[in-house]
Amino acid sequence: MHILLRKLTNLHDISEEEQAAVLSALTRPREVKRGDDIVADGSTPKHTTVMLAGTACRYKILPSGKRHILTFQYPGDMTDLYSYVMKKIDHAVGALSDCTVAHIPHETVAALSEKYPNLQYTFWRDMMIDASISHSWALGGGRKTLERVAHMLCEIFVRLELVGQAELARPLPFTATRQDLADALGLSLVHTNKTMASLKAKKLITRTGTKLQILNWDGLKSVAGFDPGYLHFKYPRS
Amino acid sequence: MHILLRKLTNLHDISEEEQAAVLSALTRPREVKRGDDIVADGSTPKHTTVMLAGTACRYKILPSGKRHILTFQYPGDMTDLYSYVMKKIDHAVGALSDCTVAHIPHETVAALSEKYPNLQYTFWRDMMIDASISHSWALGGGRKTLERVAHMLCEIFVRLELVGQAELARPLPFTATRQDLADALGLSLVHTNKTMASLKAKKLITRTGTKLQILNWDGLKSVAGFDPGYLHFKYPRS
DNA sequence: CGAGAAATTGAGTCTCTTCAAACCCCGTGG
DNA sequence: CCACGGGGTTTGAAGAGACTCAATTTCTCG
Repeated sequence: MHILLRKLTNLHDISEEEQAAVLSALTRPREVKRGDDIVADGSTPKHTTVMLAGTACRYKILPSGKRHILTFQYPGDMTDLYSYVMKKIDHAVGALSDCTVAHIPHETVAALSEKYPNLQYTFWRDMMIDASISHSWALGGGRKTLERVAHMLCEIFVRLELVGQAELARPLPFTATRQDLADALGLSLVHTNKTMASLKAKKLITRTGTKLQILNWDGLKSVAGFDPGYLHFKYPRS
Repeated sequence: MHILLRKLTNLHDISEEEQAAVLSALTRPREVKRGDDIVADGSTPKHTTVMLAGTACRYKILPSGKRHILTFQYPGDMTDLYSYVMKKIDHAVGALSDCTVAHIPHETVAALSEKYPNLQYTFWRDMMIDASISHSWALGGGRKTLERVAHMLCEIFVRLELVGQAELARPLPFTATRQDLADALGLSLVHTNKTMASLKAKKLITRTGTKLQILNWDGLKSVAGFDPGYLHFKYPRS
Protein backbone atom coordinates (compact mmCIF):
# COMPACT_ATOMS: atom_id res chain seq x y z
CA MET A 1 0.00 0.00 0.00
CA HIS A 2 1.27 3.45 -0.90
CA ILE A 3 2.49 5.36 2.11
CA LEU A 4 0.20 8.30 1.42
CA LEU A 5 -2.84 6.04 1.42
CA ARG A 6 -1.65 4.39 4.56
CA LYS A 7 -1.73 7.78 6.19
CA LEU A 8 -4.99 9.06 4.68
CA THR A 9 -7.03 5.92 5.24
CA ASN A 10 -6.04 6.05 8.87
CA LEU A 11 -7.49 9.54 9.08
CA HIS A 12 -10.79 8.83 7.44
CA ASP A 13 -12.60 6.31 5.25
CA ILE A 14 -11.99 6.97 1.59
CA SER A 15 -13.16 4.91 -1.34
CA GLU A 16 -11.02 2.93 -3.79
CA GLU A 17 -11.85 5.46 -6.45
CA GLU A 18 -10.77 8.33 -4.25
CA GLN A 19 -7.58 6.53 -3.34
CA ALA A 20 -6.73 6.00 -6.98
CA ALA A 21 -7.52 9.63 -7.75
CA VAL A 22 -5.14 10.93 -5.10
CA LEU A 23 -2.32 8.65 -6.18
CA SER A 24 -2.63 9.59 -9.82
CA ALA A 25 -2.41 13.25 -8.84
CA LEU A 26 1.12 12.81 -7.52
CA THR A 27 3.95 14.19 -9.61
CA ARG A 28 7.22 12.35 -10.14
CA PRO A 29 9.23 12.12 -6.90
CA ARG A 30 12.19 14.38 -6.37
CA GLU A 31 15.09 14.29 -3.94
CA VAL A 32 15.86 16.97 -1.39
CA LYS A 33 19.17 17.14 0.44
CA ARG A 34 19.35 17.37 4.17
CA GLY A 35 19.40 20.99 5.27
CA ASP A 36 17.69 22.28 2.15
CA ASP A 37 14.32 23.97 2.24
CA ILE A 38 11.41 22.19 0.62
CA VAL A 39 9.22 25.26 0.92
CA ALA A 40 10.58 28.74 1.56
CA ASP A 41 9.13 31.03 4.20
CA GLY A 42 6.92 33.76 2.78
CA SER A 43 6.51 32.02 -0.57
CA THR A 44 3.22 31.27 -2.30
CA PRO A 45 3.58 27.68 -3.49
CA LYS A 46 1.52 26.43 -6.41
CA HIS A 47 1.42 22.87 -5.12
CA THR A 48 1.27 20.88 -1.94
CA THR A 49 4.07 18.50 -0.98
CA VAL A 50 3.80 14.85 0.03
CA MET A 51 6.61 13.25 2.01
CA LEU A 52 7.68 9.88 0.65
CA ALA A 53 10.87 9.25 2.60
CA GLY A 54 13.00 11.00 5.20
CA THR A 55 12.21 13.50 7.92
CA ALA A 56 11.33 17.15 7.40
CA CYS A 57 9.95 19.87 9.61
CA ARG A 58 7.86 22.98 9.39
CA TYR A 59 9.80 25.73 11.10
CA LYS A 60 10.13 29.42 11.69
CA ILE A 61 13.19 31.56 12.25
CA LEU A 62 12.36 33.94 15.07
CA PRO A 63 13.57 37.54 15.17
CA SER A 64 16.06 36.47 17.83
CA GLY A 65 17.62 34.17 15.28
CA LYS A 66 16.34 31.07 17.03
CA ARG A 67 14.68 28.38 15.00
CA HIS A 68 11.37 27.09 16.21
CA ILE A 69 10.22 23.76 14.81
CA LEU A 70 6.43 23.57 14.58
CA THR A 71 6.05 19.90 13.60
CA PHE A 72 8.05 17.04 12.24
CA GLN A 73 6.89 15.64 8.95
CA TYR A 74 7.19 11.96 8.21
CA PRO A 75 6.51 9.84 5.14
CA GLY A 76 2.86 10.05 4.17
CA ASP A 77 2.41 13.57 5.50
CA MET A 78 1.00 16.27 3.26
CA THR A 79 3.22 19.02 4.46
CA ASP A 80 1.94 21.98 2.58
CA LEU A 81 -1.83 21.96 2.40
CA TYR A 82 -1.51 25.08 4.48
CA SER A 83 -0.50 27.06 1.43
CA TYR A 84 -3.59 25.84 -0.40
CA VAL A 85 -5.81 27.66 2.05
CA MET A 86 -3.65 30.54 3.16
CA LYS A 87 -1.96 31.31 -0.16
CA LYS A 88 1.08 32.84 1.46
CA ILE A 89 2.90 30.55 3.82
CA ASP A 90 4.23 31.99 7.07
CA HIS A 91 6.84 29.40 7.84
CA ALA A 92 9.37 27.26 5.98
CA VAL A 93 9.55 23.53 5.45
CA GLY A 94 13.03 22.10 5.68
CA ALA A 95 14.59 18.68 5.23
CA LEU A 96 16.14 17.27 8.41
CA SER A 97 17.50 14.33 6.48
CA ASP A 98 17.77 13.52 2.81
CA CYS A 99 14.17 13.30 1.65
CA THR A 100 12.09 12.09 -1.24
CA VAL A 101 8.98 14.14 -1.94
CA ALA A 102 6.26 14.41 -4.58
CA HIS A 103 3.81 17.19 -5.29
CA ILE A 104 0.15 17.73 -6.05
CA PRO A 105 -0.64 21.00 -7.86
CA HIS A 106 -3.09 23.23 -6.03
CA GLU A 107 -5.42 23.19 -9.00
CA THR A 108 -5.53 19.41 -8.77
CA VAL A 109 -6.29 19.63 -5.06
CA ALA A 110 -9.13 22.01 -5.95
CA ALA A 111 -10.44 19.66 -8.62
CA LEU A 112 -10.24 16.66 -6.29
CA SER A 113 -12.00 18.64 -3.57
CA GLU A 114 -14.83 19.53 -5.86
CA LYS A 115 -15.27 16.04 -7.26
CA TYR A 116 -14.78 14.21 -3.97
CA PRO A 117 -16.04 16.26 -1.01
CA ASN A 118 -15.07 13.34 1.17
CA LEU A 119 -11.46 13.78 0.13
CA GLN A 120 -11.57 17.45 0.86
CA TYR A 121 -12.86 16.61 4.29
CA THR A 122 -9.92 14.26 4.74
CA PHE A 123 -7.47 16.97 3.71
CA TRP A 124 -9.05 19.48 6.05
CA ARG A 125 -8.90 16.96 8.85
CA ASP A 126 -5.26 16.22 8.18
CA MET A 127 -4.50 19.89 8.35
CA MET A 128 -6.32 20.38 11.62
CA ILE A 129 -4.61 17.40 13.18
CA ASP A 130 -1.28 18.76 12.16
CA ALA A 131 -2.22 22.08 13.73
CA SER A 132 -3.37 20.19 16.79
CA ILE A 133 0.00 18.49 17.11
CA SER A 134 2.03 21.64 16.85
CA HIS A 135 -0.33 23.10 19.36
CA SER A 136 0.26 20.41 21.83
CA TRP A 137 4.00 20.91 21.39
CA ALA A 138 3.86 24.60 21.93
CA LEU A 139 1.85 24.23 25.08
CA GLY A 140 4.05 21.48 26.35
CA GLY A 141 0.79 20.03 27.67
CA GLY A 142 1.55 21.58 31.03
CA ARG A 143 4.23 18.98 31.48
CA LYS A 144 7.56 19.31 33.15
CA THR A 145 10.63 19.00 31.04
CA LEU A 146 11.33 15.33 31.61
CA GLU A 147 7.76 14.47 30.73
CA ARG A 148 7.79 16.68 27.68
CA VAL A 149 10.88 15.10 26.24
CA ALA A 150 9.50 11.62 26.91
CA HIS A 151 6.21 12.66 25.34
CA MET A 152 7.92 13.88 22.21
CA LEU A 153 9.75 10.57 21.86
CA CYS A 154 6.49 8.67 22.28
CA GLU A 155 4.85 10.74 19.59
CA ILE A 156 7.71 10.30 17.18
CA PHE A 157 7.64 6.56 17.62
CA VAL A 158 3.88 6.19 17.28
CA ARG A 159 3.73 8.36 14.19
CA LEU A 160 6.55 6.50 12.53
CA GLU A 161 5.05 3.16 13.46
CA LEU A 162 1.74 4.12 11.87
CA VAL A 163 3.34 4.37 8.48
CA GLY A 164 5.50 1.31 9.02
CA GLN A 165 8.75 3.15 9.57
CA ALA A 166 9.45 1.97 13.08
CA GLU A 167 8.92 -0.87 15.51
CA LEU A 168 9.84 -1.20 19.16
CA ALA A 169 12.33 -4.00 18.62
CA ARG A 170 14.49 -1.86 16.37
CA PRO A 171 16.07 1.51 17.04
CA LEU A 172 14.16 4.49 15.66
CA PRO A 173 15.30 5.89 12.35
CA PHE A 174 15.70 9.07 14.32
CA THR A 175 17.48 11.32 11.89
CA ALA A 176 16.99 14.51 13.86
CA THR A 177 19.88 15.93 15.84
CA ARG A 178 19.66 16.98 19.46
CA GLN A 179 19.50 20.52 18.22
CA ASP A 180 16.48 19.68 16.08
CA LEU A 181 14.81 18.13 19.06
CA ALA A 182 15.63 21.12 21.24
CA ASP A 183 14.20 23.51 18.66
CA ALA A 184 11.04 21.44 18.52
CA LEU A 185 10.68 21.39 22.28
CA GLY A 186 11.57 25.03 22.64
CA LEU A 187 14.37 24.18 25.04
CA SER A 188 18.07 24.80 24.86
CA LEU A 189 20.31 22.16 23.39
CA VAL A 190 22.14 21.74 26.68
CA HIS A 191 19.04 21.31 28.74
CA THR A 192 17.42 18.93 26.27
CA ASN A 193 20.51 16.86 26.33
CA LYS A 194 20.68 16.68 30.09
CA THR A 195 17.05 15.64 30.19
CA MET A 196 17.65 12.85 27.72
CA ALA A 197 20.60 11.72 29.78
CA SER A 198 18.22 11.37 32.67
CA LEU A 199 15.83 9.26 30.58
CA LYS A 200 18.79 7.14 29.68
CA ALA A 201 19.72 6.81 33.36
CA LYS A 202 16.22 5.49 33.99
CA LYS A 203 16.90 2.81 31.38
CA LEU A 204 13.96 3.94 29.26
CA ILE A 205 15.97 4.69 26.15
CA THR A 206 19.48 4.26 24.88
CA ARG A 207 21.52 5.51 22.01
CA THR A 208 23.01 3.15 19.46
CA GLY A 209 25.11 5.12 17.05
CA THR A 210 22.87 7.72 15.40
CA LYS A 211 19.77 5.80 16.24
CA LEU A 212 17.62 5.84 19.31
CA GLN A 213 16.36 2.67 20.91
CA ILE A 214 13.34 2.55 23.18
CA LEU A 215 14.13 0.07 25.94
CA ASN A 216 10.95 0.29 27.94
CA TRP A 217 7.90 1.52 26.06
CA ASP A 218 5.47 1.26 28.92
CA GLY A 219 7.86 3.06 31.21
CA LEU A 220 8.41 5.84 28.72
CA LYS A 221 4.71 6.17 28.07
CA SER A 222 3.97 6.39 31.75
CA VAL A 223 6.65 9.00 32.42
CA ALA A 224 5.29 11.03 29.51
CA GLY A 225 1.65 10.60 30.44
CA PHE A 226 1.27 9.80 26.77
CA ASP A 227 -2.23 9.43 25.36
CA PRO A 228 -2.22 9.26 21.56
CA GLY A 229 -5.79 10.53 21.32
CA TYR A 230 -4.68 13.97 20.18
CA LEU A 231 -3.21 12.37 17.06
CA HIS A 232 -6.71 11.32 16.05
CA PHE A 233 -5.67 7.99 14.60
CA LYS A 234 -8.55 5.86 13.45
CA TYR A 235 -6.81 2.74 14.69
CA PRO A 236 -4.81 3.85 17.69
CA ARG A 237 -2.00 1.76 19.06
CA SER A 238 -3.32 -0.53 21.73
CA MET B 1 -23.78 45.71 9.04
CA HIS B 2 -24.09 42.54 11.06
CA ILE B 3 -21.02 41.87 13.15
CA LEU B 4 -20.53 38.41 11.67
CA LEU B 5 -20.46 39.83 8.14
CA ARG B 6 -18.08 42.51 9.25
CA LYS B 7 -15.74 39.75 10.31
CA LEU B 8 -16.23 37.42 7.36
CA THR B 9 -16.03 40.01 4.62
CA ASN B 10 -12.73 41.11 6.07
CA LEU B 11 -11.44 37.58 5.66
CA HIS B 12 -12.52 37.04 2.10
CA ASP B 13 -14.82 38.39 -0.59
CA ILE B 14 -18.29 36.91 -0.30
CA SER B 15 -21.32 37.78 -2.37
CA GLU B 16 -24.53 39.43 -1.17
CA GLU B 17 -26.32 36.17 -1.64
CA GLU B 18 -23.78 34.32 0.46
CA GLN B 19 -23.94 36.98 3.13
CA ALA B 20 -27.70 36.68 3.32
CA ALA B 21 -27.45 32.90 3.46
CA VAL B 22 -25.10 32.96 6.44
CA LEU B 23 -27.19 35.43 8.35
CA SER B 24 -30.39 33.50 7.85
CA ALA B 25 -28.65 30.40 9.20
CA LEU B 26 -28.20 31.97 12.62
CA THR B 27 -30.43 30.75 15.41
CA ARG B 28 -32.00 33.05 17.96
CA PRO B 29 -29.35 34.62 20.26
CA ARG B 30 -28.90 33.33 23.76
CA GLU B 31 -27.18 34.75 26.80
CA VAL B 32 -24.27 33.14 28.62
CA LYS B 33 -23.15 34.25 32.06
CA ARG B 34 -19.58 35.11 32.81
CA GLY B 35 -17.70 32.03 33.97
CA ASP B 36 -20.04 29.57 32.29
CA ASP B 37 -18.91 27.24 29.55
CA ILE B 38 -20.29 27.78 26.05
CA VAL B 39 -18.86 24.50 24.84
CA ALA B 40 -17.71 21.72 27.17
CA ASP B 41 -14.38 19.97 26.75
CA GLY B 42 -14.69 16.54 25.18
CA SER B 43 -18.17 17.16 23.87
CA THR B 44 -19.37 16.63 20.32
CA PRO B 45 -21.40 19.73 19.52
CA LYS B 46 -24.06 19.64 16.81
CA HIS B 47 -23.66 23.29 15.93
CA THR B 48 -21.05 25.98 15.67
CA THR B 49 -21.22 29.11 17.81
CA VAL B 50 -21.05 32.73 16.71
CA MET B 51 -20.10 35.40 19.22
CA LEU B 52 -22.37 38.42 19.14
CA ALA B 53 -21.30 40.30 22.27
CA GLY B 54 -18.83 39.87 25.10
CA THR B 55 -15.51 38.09 25.40
CA ALA B 56 -15.00 34.34 25.49
CA CYS B 57 -11.98 32.09 25.19
CA ARG B 58 -11.05 28.65 24.01
CA TYR B 59 -9.17 26.99 26.84
CA LYS B 60 -7.82 23.78 28.24
CA ILE B 61 -7.38 22.63 31.80
CA LEU B 62 -3.98 21.00 32.03
CA PRO B 63 -3.30 17.95 34.18
CA SER B 64 -1.47 20.25 36.60
CA GLY B 65 -4.75 22.06 37.13
CA LYS B 66 -3.55 25.13 35.29
CA ARG B 67 -5.79 26.72 32.72
CA HIS B 68 -4.29 27.49 29.36
CA ILE B 69 -6.18 29.95 27.18
CA LEU B 70 -5.70 29.19 23.49
CA THR B 71 -7.41 32.23 22.00
CA PHE B 72 -9.76 35.01 22.96
CA GLN B 73 -13.00 35.15 21.03
CA TYR B 74 -14.61 38.45 20.22
CA PRO B 75 -17.89 39.43 18.61
CA GLY B 76 -18.05 38.14 15.05
CA ASP B 77 -15.87 35.10 15.75
CA MET B 78 -17.10 31.65 14.84
CA THR B 79 -15.74 29.93 17.87
CA ASP B 80 -16.61 26.36 17.22
CA LEU B 81 -16.05 25.47 13.59
CA TYR B 82 -13.41 23.17 15.01
CA SER B 83 -16.06 20.73 16.11
CA TYR B 84 -17.49 20.66 12.60
CA VAL B 85 -14.31 19.11 11.29
CA MET B 86 -13.00 17.23 14.28
CA LYS B 87 -16.32 15.98 15.68
CA LYS B 88 -15.01 15.69 19.21
CA ILE B 89 -13.65 18.89 20.62
CA ASP B 90 -10.47 18.76 22.70
CA HIS B 91 -10.85 21.99 24.57
CA ALA B 92 -13.60 24.03 26.17
CA VAL B 93 -15.01 27.43 25.26
CA GLY B 94 -15.81 29.64 28.23
CA ALA B 95 -17.33 33.07 28.73
CA LEU B 96 -14.93 35.60 30.24
CA SER B 97 -17.73 38.14 30.48
CA ASP B 98 -21.46 37.94 30.04
CA CYS B 99 -21.91 37.00 26.39
CA THR B 100 -24.52 36.86 23.69
CA VAL B 101 -24.11 34.05 21.19
CA ALA B 102 -26.02 32.45 18.34
CA HIS B 103 -25.57 29.08 16.66
CA ILE B 104 -25.46 27.54 13.21
CA PRO B 105 -26.27 23.82 13.12
CA HIS B 106 -23.53 21.67 11.62
CA GLU B 107 -25.90 20.37 8.99
CA THR B 108 -26.55 23.95 7.89
CA VAL B 109 -22.82 24.57 7.72
CA ALA B 110 -22.55 21.46 5.54
CA ALA B 111 -25.39 22.63 3.30
CA LEU B 112 -23.89 26.10 2.98
CA SER B 113 -20.50 24.61 2.20
CA GLU B 114 -21.94 22.51 -0.58
CA LYS B 115 -23.98 25.28 -2.12
CA TYR B 116 -21.36 28.00 -1.72
CA PRO B 117 -17.82 26.60 -1.97
CA ASN B 118 -16.62 30.15 -1.56
CA LEU B 119 -18.23 30.28 1.86
CA GLN B 120 -16.63 27.03 2.85
CA TYR B 121 -13.32 28.44 1.85
CA THR B 122 -14.01 31.44 4.06
CA PHE B 123 -14.84 29.19 7.01
CA TRP B 124 -11.74 27.13 6.48
CA ARG B 125 -9.68 30.26 6.30
CA ASP B 126 -11.21 31.60 9.49
CA MET B 127 -10.35 28.39 11.25
CA MET B 128 -6.76 28.39 10.08
CA ILE B 129 -6.29 32.01 11.08
CA ASP B 130 -7.62 31.22 14.52
CA ALA B 131 -5.18 28.34 14.73
CA SER B 132 -2.45 30.65 13.53
CA ILE B 133 -3.21 33.12 16.30
CA SER B 134 -3.15 30.58 19.07
CA HIS B 135 0.05 29.35 17.58
CA SER B 136 1.67 32.66 17.68
CA TRP B 137 0.63 32.96 21.32
CA ALA B 138 2.02 29.62 22.30
CA LEU B 139 5.33 30.36 20.68
CA GLY B 140 5.47 33.79 22.15
CA GLY B 141 7.01 34.74 18.82
CA GLY B 142 10.43 34.40 20.37
CA ARG B 143 9.76 37.56 22.27
CA LYS B 144 10.80 38.51 25.75
CA THR B 145 8.11 38.90 28.33
CA LEU B 146 7.69 42.65 28.08
CA GLU B 147 7.33 42.39 24.32
CA ARG B 148 4.92 39.50 24.58
CA VAL B 149 2.59 41.31 26.91
CA ALA B 150 2.69 44.40 24.72
CA HIS B 151 2.07 42.25 21.67
CA MET B 152 -0.96 40.66 23.25
CA LEU B 153 -2.42 44.07 24.04
CA CYS B 154 -1.83 45.21 20.49
CA GLU B 155 -3.58 42.16 19.13
CA ILE B 156 -6.53 42.57 21.42
CA PHE B 157 -6.97 46.17 20.40
CA VAL B 158 -6.66 45.57 16.67
CA ARG B 159 -9.07 42.65 16.72
CA LEU B 160 -11.65 44.59 18.68
CA GLU B 161 -11.22 47.61 16.48
CA LEU B 162 -11.86 45.53 13.37
CA VAL B 163 -15.36 44.74 14.52
CA GLY B 164 -15.98 48.23 15.81
CA GLN B 165 -15.66 47.41 19.48
CA ALA B 166 -12.72 49.64 20.30
CA GLU B 167 -10.94 52.83 19.36
CA LEU B 168 -7.73 54.36 20.61
CA ALA B 169 -9.40 57.39 22.12
CA ARG B 170 -11.44 55.30 24.50
CA PRO B 171 -10.34 52.69 27.03
CA LEU B 172 -10.59 49.07 25.83
CA PRO B 173 -13.65 47.12 26.86
CA PHE B 174 -11.11 44.80 28.39
CA THR B 175 -13.26 42.43 30.37
CA ALA B 176 -10.56 39.89 31.05
CA THR B 177 -8.88 39.76 34.44
CA ARG B 178 -5.15 39.75 34.95
CA GLN B 179 -5.46 36.06 35.60
CA ASP B 180 -7.12 35.54 32.22
CA LEU B 181 -4.32 37.44 30.58
CA ALA B 182 -1.71 35.42 32.44
CA ASP B 183 -3.34 32.15 31.39
CA ALA B 184 -3.35 33.32 27.81
CA LEU B 185 0.30 34.32 27.92
CA GLY B 186 1.32 31.21 29.81
CA LEU B 187 2.89 33.30 32.54
CA SER B 188 2.17 33.53 36.21
CA LEU B 189 -0.28 36.12 37.44
CA VAL B 190 2.43 37.79 39.47
CA HIS B 191 4.86 38.11 36.64
CA THR B 192 2.25 39.26 34.17
CA ASN B 193 1.23 41.92 36.56
CA LYS B 194 4.74 43.16 37.14
CA THR B 195 5.28 43.31 33.42
CA MET B 196 2.17 45.38 32.94
CA ALA B 197 3.31 47.67 35.70
CA SER B 198 6.44 48.23 33.70
CA LEU B 199 4.41 49.09 30.59
CA LYS B 200 2.51 51.51 32.72
CA ALA B 201 5.76 53.02 33.99
CA LYS B 202 6.74 53.62 30.37
CA LYS B 203 3.49 55.57 29.96
CA LEU B 204 2.28 53.26 27.20
CA ILE B 205 -0.89 52.18 28.93
CA THR B 206 -2.88 53.03 31.99
CA ARG B 207 -5.73 51.59 33.93
CA THR B 208 -8.96 53.46 34.41
CA GLY B 209 -11.15 51.46 36.72
CA THR B 210 -11.73 48.09 35.11
CA LYS B 211 -10.81 49.32 31.66
CA LEU B 212 -7.47 49.61 29.97
CA GLN B 213 -6.44 52.72 28.09
CA ILE B 214 -3.72 52.76 25.46
CA LEU B 215 -1.81 56.00 25.88
CA ASN B 216 0.77 55.60 23.16
CA TRP B 217 -0.15 53.23 20.37
CA ASP B 218 3.00 53.73 18.32
CA GLY B 219 5.14 53.20 21.38
CA LEU B 220 3.30 50.05 22.34
CA LYS B 221 3.47 48.73 18.82
CA SER B 222 7.16 49.36 18.65
CA VAL B 223 7.89 47.72 22.00
CA ALA B 224 5.86 44.72 20.87
CA GLY B 225 7.35 44.55 17.41
CA PHE B 226 3.75 44.20 16.36
CA ASP B 227 2.99 43.36 12.75
CA PRO B 228 -0.68 42.46 12.22
CA GLY B 229 0.10 40.40 9.13
CA TYR B 230 -0.41 37.14 11.00
CA LEU B 231 -4.05 38.10 11.56
CA HIS B 232 -4.56 38.02 7.79
CA PHE B 233 -6.92 40.96 7.71
CA LYS B 234 -7.93 41.99 4.23
CA TYR B 235 -7.81 45.62 5.19
CA PRO B 236 -5.08 45.86 7.80
CA ARG B 237 -4.83 48.85 10.09
CA SER B 238 -2.55 51.44 8.53
C1' DC C 1 43.98 8.87 10.28
C1' DG C 2 42.26 13.46 10.55
C1' DA C 3 38.72 17.08 10.36
C1' DG C 4 34.37 18.62 11.31
C1' DA C 5 30.01 17.84 13.34
C1' DA C 6 27.47 16.41 17.13
C1' DA C 7 27.04 15.17 21.97
C1' DT C 8 28.29 15.65 26.67
C1' DT C 9 29.47 17.91 30.87
C1' DG C 10 30.45 21.79 34.26
C1' DA C 11 29.68 26.35 36.18
C1' DG C 12 27.54 30.72 36.82
C1' DT C 13 23.51 33.72 35.97
C1' DC C 14 18.99 35.28 35.40
C1' DT C 15 14.16 34.82 34.58
C1' DC C 16 10.02 33.31 36.19
C1' DT C 17 7.60 30.88 39.76
C1' DT C 18 5.65 30.19 44.19
C1' DC C 19 4.42 31.67 48.66
C1' DA C 20 2.66 35.22 51.33
C1' DA C 21 0.80 39.47 52.73
C1' DA C 22 -1.36 43.89 52.01
C1' DC C 23 -4.31 46.79 49.40
C1' DC C 24 -8.11 48.59 46.77
C1' DC C 25 -12.34 48.88 44.66
C1' DC C 26 -17.18 48.19 44.91
C1' DG C 27 -21.52 46.28 46.13
C1' DT C 28 -24.34 44.97 50.26
C1' DG C 29 -26.62 45.24 54.48
C1' DG C 30 -27.20 47.30 58.89
C1' DC D 1 -24.16 56.58 55.23
C1' DC D 2 -20.66 53.78 56.64
C1' DA D 3 -18.60 49.25 58.01
C1' DC D 4 -17.87 44.78 56.06
C1' DG D 5 -16.49 41.26 52.80
C1' DG D 6 -14.85 39.32 48.70
C1' DG D 7 -12.76 39.33 44.29
C1' DG D 8 -9.20 41.23 41.97
C1' DT D 9 -4.71 43.64 42.07
C1' DT D 10 -0.25 44.90 43.71
C1' DT D 11 4.13 44.16 45.97
C1' DG D 12 8.08 41.65 48.36
C1' DA D 13 11.22 37.85 48.92
C1' DA D 14 13.21 33.37 48.22
C1' DG D 15 13.94 29.37 45.41
C1' DA D 16 13.99 26.44 41.24
C1' DG D 17 14.48 25.65 36.52
C1' DA D 18 16.42 26.82 32.30
C1' DC D 19 19.76 29.52 29.77
C1' DT D 20 24.39 30.86 28.16
C1' DC D 21 29.19 30.29 27.96
C1' DA D 22 32.79 27.29 27.39
C1' DA D 23 35.61 23.23 27.43
C1' DT D 24 35.97 18.33 26.34
C1' DT D 25 34.78 13.99 24.31
C1' DT D 26 32.76 11.10 20.90
C1' DC D 27 31.20 10.03 16.50
C1' DT D 28 31.20 9.95 11.44
C1' DC D 29 32.91 10.03 7.14
C1' DG D 30 36.15 11.13 3.58
